[in-house]
Amino acid sequence: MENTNTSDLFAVRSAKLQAMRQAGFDPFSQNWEQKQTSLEAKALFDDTAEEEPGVSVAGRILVFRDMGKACFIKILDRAGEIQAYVKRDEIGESAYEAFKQYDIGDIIGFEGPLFKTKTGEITVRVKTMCLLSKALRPLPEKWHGLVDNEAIYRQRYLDLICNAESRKRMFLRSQIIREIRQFLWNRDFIEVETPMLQSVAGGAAARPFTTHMNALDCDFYLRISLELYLKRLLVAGVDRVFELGRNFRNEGLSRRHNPEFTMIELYQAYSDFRGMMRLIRDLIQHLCKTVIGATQIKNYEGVTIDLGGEWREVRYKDLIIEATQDPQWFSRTKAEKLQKCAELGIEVNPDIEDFEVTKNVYEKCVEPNLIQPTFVTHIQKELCPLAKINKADNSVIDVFELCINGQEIAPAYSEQNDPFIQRTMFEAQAGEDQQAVDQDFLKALEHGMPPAGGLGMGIDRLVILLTGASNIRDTILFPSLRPE
RNA sequence: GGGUCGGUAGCUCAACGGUAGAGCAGUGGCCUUUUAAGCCAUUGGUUCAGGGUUCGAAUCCCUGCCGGCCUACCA
Repeated sequence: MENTNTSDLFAVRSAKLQAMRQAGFDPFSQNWEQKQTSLEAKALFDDTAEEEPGVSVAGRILVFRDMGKACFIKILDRAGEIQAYVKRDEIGESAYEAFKQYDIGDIIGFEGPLFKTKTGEITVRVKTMCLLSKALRPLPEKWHGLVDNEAIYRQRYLDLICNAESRKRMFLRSQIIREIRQFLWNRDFIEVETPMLQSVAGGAAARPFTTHMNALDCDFYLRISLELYLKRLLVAGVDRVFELGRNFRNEGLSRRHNPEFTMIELYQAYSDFRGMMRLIRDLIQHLCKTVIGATQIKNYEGVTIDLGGEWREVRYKDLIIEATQDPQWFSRTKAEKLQKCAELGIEVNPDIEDFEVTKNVYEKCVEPNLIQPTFVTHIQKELCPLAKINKADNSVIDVFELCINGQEIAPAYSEQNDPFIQRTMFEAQAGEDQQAVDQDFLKALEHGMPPAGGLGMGIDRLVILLTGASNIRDTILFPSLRPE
């Protein structure tokens, strides 16, 4: 080898690979029968058995503890880690020479009987082994792992190899999604897939991403919500329907926002927001039971959140009055409200609408303090044009927003099914941009949509809650980053 | 978009105006039950990039790039 620089790890490892290939062994053309995961293998060990059971496992080498003529290694597979003891006298001299060319990060398979070491660790006494993939780049340091945030997000594969916490969070997210589906299937919901490419991006008021379809030579939006297509299915007679998938919003990034994020929306005909209240509580408590194994969860600040039992229910107006200490808040003029905001230390753009001033109070003084699960009900109608207006008070709508851990986790409505009111709300919301009104959706409503309860929930934020993560990026494997 | 903090070896971090260093990883040697294994020796750097100040810059200043946090925008 020309390159004698022993600190160029890529070159050193490439040279080892070349030497193997010249000796007639190519690690990249091998495979291995993985008969057990590390976890299954260790479970087979029986102290009282006369014969040590044999296992055959495979994974990535994490640790090398070389003692000359014998060596302990530790590998990582999908279930966890297992230690192996490689002894020259056990595998033979030439195999041991080959083994000495292995590096941390290589993927190997090996088989042999189990035993327990002096210090009590269940270990495979290797009889035969094979290199299945040569790692040409080194892993991060074994003790601290990968710490640099940027590297964690950009090279998630390294993070998942090094950091058990990240692996655990990934598995929890997967289980949460699986259990949500299971819960809804058990209640007779069907799962559907609706368009991500839409000519009108409706159902929410976010800025969409745009893209172009060559075949039709026209621009499309990436969906910002699942709502309008799922309601078309209510019209179609699909009484219990949900979709779990990605939405895209072309807005800022933050600890709580990723431009692409996963939502579940579900609609149940002949239900209403009260029915959704029971359903979401049952669902989240189901997740506590099946995935977390507890109803008490610590958030990243160490505050315990209790998801068990009944949840608090409180009207939006009462929360505002409590926060402003002003029972007359809703009969004040906008100027008086702005004055009060200044006293409370809330910065508000004076050009916004009256109801938006109140919304600012809610978002800055109320929502962050709703740590324990709380249903906020009877919200101002301007905030949700797709919900039914309350019969007793036509300034509010029949909805709740479920807040936990200071964040909105899931809003739910008694869905608006009056096509006239819906058209009026849409047109008012669209303002001058009447293109933004989804005329086909309104046409569908005119065919008749059953009364229904609907609910949306951000999966990423739910995972933040249930795993105690501090950042949405910890719950998304490959979060949005500026390209390198 | 604004504020603020950061970017030093493959990784984790020192050095804070005066010769760029440690641990891990790597390389060579010793060691046949280790647990961040141990012992001896050793390789490795455009200090994110570019400009400036200075006898001298990783260090101070400016610009840019990338990122963290806060904030703004955000049904």
